[in-house]
Amino acid sequence: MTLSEEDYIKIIYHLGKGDLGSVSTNSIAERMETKPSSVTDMIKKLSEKGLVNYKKYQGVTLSEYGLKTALSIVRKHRLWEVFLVEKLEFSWDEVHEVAEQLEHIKSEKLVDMLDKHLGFPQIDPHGDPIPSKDGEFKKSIKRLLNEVPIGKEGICVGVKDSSPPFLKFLDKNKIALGDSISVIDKEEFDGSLHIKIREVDIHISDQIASNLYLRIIE
Amino acid sequence: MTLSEEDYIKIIYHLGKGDLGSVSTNSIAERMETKPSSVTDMIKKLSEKGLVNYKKYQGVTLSEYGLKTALSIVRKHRLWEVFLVEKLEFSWDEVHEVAEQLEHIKSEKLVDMLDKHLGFPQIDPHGDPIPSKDGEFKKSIKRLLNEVPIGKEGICVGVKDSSPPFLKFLDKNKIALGDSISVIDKEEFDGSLHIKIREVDIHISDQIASNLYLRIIE
DNA sequence: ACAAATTTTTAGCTTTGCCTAAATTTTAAT
DNA sequence: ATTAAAATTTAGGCAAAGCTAAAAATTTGT
Repeated sequence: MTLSEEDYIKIIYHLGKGDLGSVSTNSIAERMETKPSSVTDMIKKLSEKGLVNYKKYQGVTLSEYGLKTALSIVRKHRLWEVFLVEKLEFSWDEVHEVAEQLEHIKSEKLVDMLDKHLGFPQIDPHGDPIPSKDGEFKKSIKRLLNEVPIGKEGICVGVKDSSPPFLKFLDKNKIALGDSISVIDKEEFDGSLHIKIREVDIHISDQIASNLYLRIIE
Repeated sequence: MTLSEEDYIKIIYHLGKGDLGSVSTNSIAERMETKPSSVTDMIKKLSEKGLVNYKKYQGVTLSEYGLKTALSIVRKHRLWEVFLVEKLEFSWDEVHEVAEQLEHIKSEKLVDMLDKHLGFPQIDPHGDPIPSKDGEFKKSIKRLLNEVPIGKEGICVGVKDSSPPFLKFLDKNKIALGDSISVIDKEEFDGSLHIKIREVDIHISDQIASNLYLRIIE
C-alpha cells in the first residue's frame, strides 16, 4: 500500500462511519484536498485491489479487507497520539499532524511493542477508542464527570461551564483537555469525587465534576 | 525535501565520510539500489537546490547546507534507534529498518522531545555517536572493556573471544550487543570490574572484561 | 416530466523518480 | 600515446498521483 492509498482508505472509513450509505467522490475530494477527478482515478485503483466496492456514479464503500486495513491505520494513529501526549509531553491539540505521519510506518512489531509500552490504552487523547490488534473496538460515550461510574477511566474532552473562574480552577489543578482521569471514589455525603489524574489523587466537589465532560469506554 | 531526496543526502553523507574526495555516481547507485542514470537525475536536482556541489563526471560532495541536512537525518535515525532498543525492547539488529522509516518524520518538536525522553543519549545502539541539535558530534572509539576509564559509559559492540563458553557466560549475565554498559569501579587487586548494565550492577573478572569491546565517546 | 444544476467520469497533460539504450567522458593498460 | 574498459551522462519512456476541461450521468426544482 502506498502512502496515498492509505490516506484514501482512512478517509473513506471516517466518512463512511457517520453515513449509512456509500461515500461520495466529492466528499472524499474535499477531505483529501484534491479534485474529484483524482479521486475517481484512485477509487478505481483501490477497487481493482479489492479494498473498496465501487460502482460508477454510485460512490464507494470499504470492502471487508478495506475495513481491516482502515482499522489498522486508525489503531496506529491513535496509539501514536497516546505516545506523544503521555511520553513526549505533547498537548492534546498538537498531536494530530505528527500522528498523521507516524501512522504510515510499517512494522507490526513496532505497533505491538508501542501498544505494550503504553500499557494497552483503549482510548486516545481525544477520547476516541483504539481498535485492538484484530480490529475490534469499544464504543465510547461522553459523560459528565459526576456521572462516570466509580473505577472507570476517561479522557477529559470538554467543559459545560466555560466561565473564567471555572477555567482558572482547572488550570490551577492542572486539568486540561486530553488528560486521562479515573474516578477512584465518590463521597455519599456531598457527592464529591476522588479522582486520579497524572498519577496524583485529588479531591473535587460535585459542582466541579458536573461541569466537566469525560469520554469513556462503555 | 522529499523522502527520496533525504535518502540520497544521507547516503552521500555516509559515502563521503570515509573517502577524502567526492562521491561517485556508481557508489550512490549501488547503495540506493538504483541505476546510475537515475542517480545523475537526482544529483542534478539536489545541485539545483544547493544541497550538493556537482560538476559533470566529477562526482558530488555535500554543500554546507547539505551536510546540515544529512546530520539532522542521522540524528533522527539514531535517536529512534535508541528509542526502539531502550523503550520498545527491540534488539540491536532489528532497529535499522524501522529507524529508516522513522527518520523521515517531520516535526522539530518531536525530535527534541524524543531526545529529552531518552535522556539526551550521545550514542546509539550500534555505538555510533548522535549529532546534537546543531549538528555537532563527538567521535567514538572502540575499546576493550578493561581499558575503559572508570565512570565512562559505552555500547557493547563485539567480542574478542567468541568461544562457546564465553558467549554462554554473556548470555547468562544478559550481556548482549547493543547494551549500554558503564564502568563503576575497578578492583586494584585483580583488575576485576564493577559495571552497570540495564540498571543493575554486576561484578566481572578482568578476563571477561578483556574480551568485550565497547564503543565509547572520546 | 423534463430542464437545470450538480456530481461524477473521461481524456489528455504535468511532475517525480525511475528505467533502458546509446552517447560521451574519464581511467587504465599496454 | 593510443586504445580498451569503465564510469557517467543524455535521450526517450513509464507508472503514480495529481490537474483542467469537457462529457456523461444523476439529482433536483417546478
